[in-house]
Amino acid sequence: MRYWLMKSEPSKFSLDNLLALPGQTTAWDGVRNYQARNFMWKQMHVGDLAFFYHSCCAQPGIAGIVEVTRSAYPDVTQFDPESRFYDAKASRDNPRWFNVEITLKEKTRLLTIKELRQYSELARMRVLQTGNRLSITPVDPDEWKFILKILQA
DNA sequence: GCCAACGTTGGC
DNA sequence: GCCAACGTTGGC
Repeated sequence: MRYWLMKSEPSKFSLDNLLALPGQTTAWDGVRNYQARNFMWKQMHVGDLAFFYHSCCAQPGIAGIVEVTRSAYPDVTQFDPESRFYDAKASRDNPRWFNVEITLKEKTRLLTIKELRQYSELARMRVLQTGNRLSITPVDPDEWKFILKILQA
């Protein structure tokens, strides 16, 4: 079982958007970065947990906890010419992009990046490094537990 | 809106 | 295979 952090821009897809979906489940599609894809494709398993992180907004931070409920399969948006995620070089026989499905586990209070930066225990988190643009990053189990403690306090 | 940092593209 | 140019991301 692994822990992750998954970024989303709330103006495009927020935690409340997920909350409103039937089954509170969504395909994490549209990822077009090989490193993030490989995390989903090769390392994510059903039962893994992830922080849902709001980026590129007035109050960036962790907004909730989600669970991986389906392992990676081809991202359907790559085959759709109407989609902004369409990839002409991908085919159904040879897909390039994969996504998992995630389900909301818990909506938490907004734990802002400003607050996360205050803890030296979290200083090594990828999401706190300047220039980090990777939308899916692994979270160390100790960091995961530490953040849960903050949320429960 | 700014700007730094990163990933990708494409010419060579 | 290199690397400059470009587009995108993301915090402030």
